[in-house]
Amino acid sequence: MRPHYIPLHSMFQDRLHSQLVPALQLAFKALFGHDLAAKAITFQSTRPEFEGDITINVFPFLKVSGKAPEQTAQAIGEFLQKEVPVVARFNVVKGFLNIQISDAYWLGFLREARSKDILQFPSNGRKVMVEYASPNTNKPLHLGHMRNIFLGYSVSRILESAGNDIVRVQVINDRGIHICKSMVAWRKFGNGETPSATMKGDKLVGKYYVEFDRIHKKEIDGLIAAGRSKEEAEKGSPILLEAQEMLRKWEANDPEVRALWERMNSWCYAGFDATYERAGVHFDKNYYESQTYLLGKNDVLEGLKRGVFYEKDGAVWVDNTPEGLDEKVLLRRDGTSVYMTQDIGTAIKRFEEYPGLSQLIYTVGNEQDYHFKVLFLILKKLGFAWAGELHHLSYGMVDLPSGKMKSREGTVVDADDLMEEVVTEARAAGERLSKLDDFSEQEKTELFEMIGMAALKYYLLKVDAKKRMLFDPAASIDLQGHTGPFIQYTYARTQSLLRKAGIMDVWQHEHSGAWPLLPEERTVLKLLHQFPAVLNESATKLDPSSVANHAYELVKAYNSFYQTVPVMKEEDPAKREFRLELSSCVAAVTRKAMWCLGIEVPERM
RNA sequence: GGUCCCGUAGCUCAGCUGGAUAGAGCAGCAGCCUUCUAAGCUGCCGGUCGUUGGUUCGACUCCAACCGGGAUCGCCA
Repeated sequence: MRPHYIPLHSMFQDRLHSQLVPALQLAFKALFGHDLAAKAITFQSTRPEFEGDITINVFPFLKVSGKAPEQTAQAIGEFLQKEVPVVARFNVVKGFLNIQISDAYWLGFLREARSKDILQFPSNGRKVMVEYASPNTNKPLHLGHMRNIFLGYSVSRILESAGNDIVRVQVINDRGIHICKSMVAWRKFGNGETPSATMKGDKLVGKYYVEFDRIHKKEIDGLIAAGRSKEEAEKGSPILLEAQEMLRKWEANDPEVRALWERMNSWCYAGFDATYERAGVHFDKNYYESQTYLLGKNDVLEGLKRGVFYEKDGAVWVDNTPEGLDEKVLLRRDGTSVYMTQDIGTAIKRFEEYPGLSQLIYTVGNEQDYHFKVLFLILKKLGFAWAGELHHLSYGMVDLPSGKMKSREGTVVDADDLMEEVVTEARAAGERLSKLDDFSEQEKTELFEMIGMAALKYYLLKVDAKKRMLFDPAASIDLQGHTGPFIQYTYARTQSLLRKAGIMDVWQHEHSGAWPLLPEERTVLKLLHQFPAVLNESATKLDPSSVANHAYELVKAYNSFYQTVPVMKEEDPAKREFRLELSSCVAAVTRKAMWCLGIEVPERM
């Protein structure tokens, strides 16, 4: 059961609906002598080809009304028009009652929306931890990490806008055999190489990880050629044995190994920091596996004592077969932990460190769906009240046009290269349009950075997170159509208008109602009106794509308005000011929606 | 084999708790800049919503089976 982040009635859309529901109930009582449950009423947006704002489908009520669809809708429509002030008029098409909401209502809404940030919900008193990165320190970040990071960061901002207090964390897998592999290779073949301007620390460590793999494979081939079985060869390779020996020394706190480990990890962190900075994300706290990998053992033993787990062949197991899952080892026969054990301990530790924590969200790929299902179930079995507030924000893998990304085959897209590429492309496009001749080099650099990153982030966020997606490099640097830069462009347009108009803080002219709202204005107003509900939906579903797609709908509608309706060129000052107010509200909502996606918007472009 | 996810236009994706002739973008075609930023706007072209059944007044949406794609089920991390 996920919480509603704000009371429903404080969202404009629901507030409007709540004016209609009691009236509908009265209508049914008066017209058909029927007590209509509020739940039975659903509203939908009127399709653009018909006149109206809200549509009620009367098909479900035909039994109650005992009349044909048209007559039923007509009767209800007449009742509503007479009884509800915001209902301006209505029309009936087949079984659909299309209701037109009064201009006065929309103008009132705009005025209210202008006076505050309609996408910032009041605090709900909840603290939510979002884990949205979990890199290994033996290789650089790639495209898959980018989806993870942008997704989790966006969700954290969406939740923040929805009134939650957020703790952003990453967990760094800084120990284990994989790091030792890089360390062994560097010690043997590195000749003291250190990070440089042309070789970031994470790239350097990754280079030796690859080098290890190369030697390892060569040794395996050699052993097989010498008559060993494949399995023997894989386990008996000298360089692998060396890495395992290094891991043992690390666990025994060998000073030399620890020093090398510290040194190479610090290179890696410096590299990650640069990547994160360019990506525009930050963390409130880092969890290091080297400090948490022993956690969980005592909790498992405690669970064993209480009969939550059981012992078999000297190992500790949990039986999840009653829940349709499998049995799972939690402590090996030699008493050591498995990954699950650590995760149990780490979750417990986090709730101890943050006593007021309401929810914990793990942003991790869907290949770990099963792992988290088991983890959450175990914590529930251990009796933690917060176990129900754990959430796996699962996302699909990113494929390339050439197929799956495989590090072994060198088909991974490096995160730094990717960001560099989109920014370069943004620059090329910007120079081509040459609208920015008065910009300094510095200003241009900042702008193109903003645009390129918007292209990349929006491309990754507009797709439903849980779905596997295709990364098309050409499409990701596209600046037209359903893209981040298109949204930025529209924002820049609004700013251009508002600059020309000067800052307007007050309505100087009353809207007399003498002129009706234009269809283009209405469309934009309705999309603005829906935004809080969309944000709430995104927050509830932990899904940025709703906000992303709605932002696109909004700016598309605004562009259409902009292209056909004069604003500054409008001679009637009341109309001009109204359209500027509308533009200003579109700008504010667009900026906030993009903020929720971790994307900045420019004043000009 | 068990469990889970996905299958909508040539390509990439939207389609809310079932509701009106299934929507965008890209690609293709045709228009629109002496006037508020053409990174834009307008129109055209393009779909038996994987298949077959079922539930319903009504199914892209719910259920079942099947086909196709993917993930996962270690005393690995």
